[in-house]
Parts: sequence; C-alpha cells; structure tokens
Amino acid sequence: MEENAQQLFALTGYRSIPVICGPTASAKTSLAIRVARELDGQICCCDSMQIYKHLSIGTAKPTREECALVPHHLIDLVEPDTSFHVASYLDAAYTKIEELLDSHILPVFCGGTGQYVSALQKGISFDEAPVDHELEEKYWEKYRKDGIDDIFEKLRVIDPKAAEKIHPNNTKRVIHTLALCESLGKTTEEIHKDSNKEGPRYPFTLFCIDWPRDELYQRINLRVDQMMNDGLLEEAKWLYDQKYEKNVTALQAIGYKEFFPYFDNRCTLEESISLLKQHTRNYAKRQLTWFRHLDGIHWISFEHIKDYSVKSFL
RNA sequence: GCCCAGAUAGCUCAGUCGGUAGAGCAGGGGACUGAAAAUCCCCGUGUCGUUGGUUCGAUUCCGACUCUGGGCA
Repeated sequence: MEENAQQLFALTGYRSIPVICGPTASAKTSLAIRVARELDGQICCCDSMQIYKHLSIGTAKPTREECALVPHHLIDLVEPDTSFHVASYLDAAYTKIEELLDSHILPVFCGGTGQYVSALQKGISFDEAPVDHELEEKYWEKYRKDGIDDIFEKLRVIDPKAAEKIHPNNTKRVIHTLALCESLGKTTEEIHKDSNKEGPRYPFTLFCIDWPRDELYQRINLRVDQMMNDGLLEEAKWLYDQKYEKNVTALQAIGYKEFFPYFDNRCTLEESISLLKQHTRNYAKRQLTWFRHLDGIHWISFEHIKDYSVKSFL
C-alpha cells in the first residue's frame, strides 16, 4: 500500500483515489464526469451490471456523449452469460488502475455496488483457488430434496461462528459458505484473516450522494419512464430472446427481469413498469444501507452536487 | 327505485362461533468476503364506514343510513 500510495502521488499529484457512490438515480455519473474533468482523471465504473455487454439502457451506462467527455472504463467487460463476481472485478480494477497510473491519469471510481466498493476499500484478496461449483451444486440438490436442516448442521460443525452469523433461511449464503469452507479447507474466520493480510492496495476516499428519500424515489420513477422512451423494452426483449440458462447473473438485473412475465403474456406492460419502479426503489434503499456503513464515507448533499469539492479531500 | 355483495393498516384482503385484530405488498431499519441490481433478518394501534339497538361487553349479531361494486327495472 505505502509504495502504491507514493506512486499514486508521484504520478498524479493526488494522495488518494476518489470513489463516488450513491444509490441508483442519484446523479453519480454527472458528478463523476465533472470531478474527472477537474482532476484530469478518467472514470472507472464500480457496478456489477454495467460490466455486461449489451445491457446499456437498463443498467444506466454512461451514454456515448458522456463517454466522449471523459473516458469510462470497466464497462462492457464480458458477455451477459459469462460468470463474473467481486474477485473478477477486483482483478480488472487493479489492472485498470495500474494502466491509468502508467499514463499519469487519476482513476475516478463511480458506482453503486456496495460489495465492490467495500472490497476495493478493504483490499480484500481472494484466494486463487476457485470455489468448487460441483460441490455447491451437490448441496443445492440436497437442499431441494431434503431442505436446509442437514446442510446448516454441517456448516455448524465445520464453521460454528459462520453458522451463528448466517440465518438458516439464507439458503444461498449457507450453501455458498459451506462449499467455500470445504473447498478451501478453512473456516470463514481464517478466510477473512488471509484475505485481509495485505490490506488496501491503494488509498481510496469515498463519497456518497445523499437525497431526501421521497425525492430520490421520484427521480427513480422518472428515470424508468425515460428508459422506456430510450428503448429499454427492446433491450430487455433481446436479453429474453437469448434464452440464457436461468442461473445467469445478468438475468437478475433490475430493468430486465421485470419484463419477462410480460413477454410470457403473464402480465401487462404497465404492471411490468410499475414493478420495475418498485424494485428500483427497494434496491436504492439497500444500497444506502451499504454506503452508510462504509468506513469514512463523505456525504454529499444533493444541493451541492454541482459545487462540492472532491479535490479538497484527496 | 328495487335486489345482492362489500365497507378492517398506505394498498389487497383474512379474521374475530360476541371479550377492541393479522397476513402479503408498500414503507422503515439491518446484515453482507467468489451470483450482490442477488440473498436474507428485524419492525404492524388501526375511530375494524356512520349511527341506533340487543348485551356485563359489539369491529363481530340486528335495524337504519352513507359510500363502492354487480344485477334488475
């Protein structure tokens, strides 16, 4: 970290890398563009869905015009049916940071995926060994057949502390944690200890845009209408027509899955749209829970998006 | 005008064989180390439409009224 921090300062003149967070529809992109231009930086997206190619309108990717103002990176990395996760994101992010620094350019991170931001900030290093997916699948099969009790009991034996923290109803996490512990041969505590050994790779300074809740919700509703005008339905239809396997992560993206029942003639378009608005509002609330608990985050009131000085904190 | 069915939490509704009520959704809070835009946890007092009657006691039974559906004229 120390070495990287010095290198960052030597190459860009800044002591830390800004990360602009905020719930969906909080005007992150326009703030990031302003900041990047002021700092001669380029934008690195920190978003679990914008990394997929073809999903553009629904994931609110920067437009062509916005990309012309400032280059954006870490978007359109993979096809929608490619598996991608935090570990892959960190690899891509570190590679991009080095590349930009080599050109004396400050990376300006911008995005709404709390897990990715947190992993960057903490500098979690994931084990090289991949998770044993067959093992995980084996547990899913068992779960479908016999329920969660035996699986949870097994987790309790192997990793009692993890079992205490994870609610048995959280099937996904119970199974994943068990499979992870078994395939790495460690407990969660040991995994965490090892993954935190190195500490943050670079110093990051976090910012989060803050709106009154009802105003944010109004913005979300309006933005969904705007996305419909921009052709979201066609984009969703394209994804639907790919007939990807059900467990493909991109199919979980808000702005797409809500239209699948409509394409199946199981609901009206209006129902899909209001469901989409609803899900987006629910999501924004969950995002805020993440950001509220990130270490040392600076809050930017919606009234100061245009004049807030990110630079003075770097 | 007549008949029928409703009227209970912001919404959709359940329920109380008479002892002042509960689900889903919404909303709020929280967790989060390889699917994270995912997944999961916690939070429910509301003149039970109004008004009379019966009753120790009515949101629950009976009557009237108001409103909303549907039907008949």
